[in-house]
Amino acid sequence: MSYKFSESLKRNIDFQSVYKKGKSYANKYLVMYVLENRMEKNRLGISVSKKVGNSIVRHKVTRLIRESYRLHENIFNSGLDIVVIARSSASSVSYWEIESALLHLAKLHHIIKK
RNA sequence: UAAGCAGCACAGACAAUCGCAGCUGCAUGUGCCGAAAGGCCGCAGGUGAGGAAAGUCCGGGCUUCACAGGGCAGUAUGCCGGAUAACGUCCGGUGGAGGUGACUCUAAGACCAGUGCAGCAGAAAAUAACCGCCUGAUUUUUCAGGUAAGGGUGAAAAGGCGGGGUAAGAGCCCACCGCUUCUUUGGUAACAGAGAAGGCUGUGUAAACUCCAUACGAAGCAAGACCGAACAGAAACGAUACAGUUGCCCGCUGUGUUUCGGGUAGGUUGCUUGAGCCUGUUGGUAACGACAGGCCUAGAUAGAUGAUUGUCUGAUACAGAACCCGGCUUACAGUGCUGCUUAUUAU
RNA sequence: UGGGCUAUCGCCAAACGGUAAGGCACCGGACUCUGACUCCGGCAUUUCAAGGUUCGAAUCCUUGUAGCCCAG
Repeated sequence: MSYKFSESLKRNIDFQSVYKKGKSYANKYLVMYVLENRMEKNRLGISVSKKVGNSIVRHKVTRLIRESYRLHENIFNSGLDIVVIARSSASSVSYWEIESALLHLAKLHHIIKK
């Protein structure tokens, strides 16, 4: 998977460093960790636990988060490692709610361009 | 019309916009990244999850390792015949169980090879005598013997029922049924039918050990193959530069260069043309096979199918390929079709 | 993705196919002026679930569910 301006976060070490050093905000459906990575591009990691549901549900949630990030990729600041974790209440939710939750968390982090 | 039985098919469709991953064709800069292997960048077209992709319960392919040959152990299977690459699967049949029926279910070899177990209750759970019945003795409640018809217990009680017989009884004898053995007929066989004989030597349990027959080497694509920074190692080269080994020389060791082979991170491959799918003819009761023609139909690698809008609608379930096939099991909203059974009504 | 293990009371757990031990906790009582200690009594009703074998299953067989571990 590739994005226009971003990459995906792959290695476990990167995830752990974001969890340890980054800041986090949360709302009803999602949790977001953000850490500056001294690169030009953003790196996005999505994590959906087994508690959320079976493989179909987890895959669906992953796609919704990725799609809502992709459609608003240009308004995010660059040079960030972002990890989005889906909570179990996100299992049966439409695209619009995921999108608004993602943008709400981005505002709390102040990582949206003005 | 109602209630059922068996089998098969489908698993939202269409359009527009944005987006993802392979493939094919065209284009292709002495472009970019990298040590190398290799990767990336443009345009167009077409393709892109299931009936269970699931559980991982069986079997096989494929790969690596082991292996002269055989046996033991271990595990699995277990009526008969067939299908198949193979199977614990499937098909056809036999016996048994259930249902009025269509039909469904069935781990269904051997307790006359041996060992074990059968709690409680009961006289007794396999070398049957507690009560009872009968005979004899004793004479007034006991002893000796005969006896499996009756009693109650238990999941299970010593072939069943009727008659004869007897002191009382008993397959002790007889008829019918059951059982065992033999003969014969049909069937490839399991087995079924018929006839004769034996008087019946004896419970259940092998999803208890076991016996018999058959099968099985082990591990798994994170298998394995190739390229290969780092790093441990070996060899060669050295005018001698530096450091160490005793102050110096020789010698030795390390740093150095080259080569070799091993190989981590990483990358490439394995990877999708296959016991493949569709149509027709044909062999077979069927599972399945043969022939002819046509088709190419996902291949990701932190993991591709999504989002929005509109129209239709009853539109909603269970659910996501990860090396590949054949099965089994489990989950599941509904819709349609075919054949059959039973009941009721009408003709 | 592949391989392996476990499940019994609120917790820790035992159990030859024949009544589901025991400890802690909890509840009631005794002792004490009161509490603790101690003593006595009580506490499993679908042994993770569903089928099967058996006269009889926590135990044997099959299928599932949940949890845990190993291989990066």
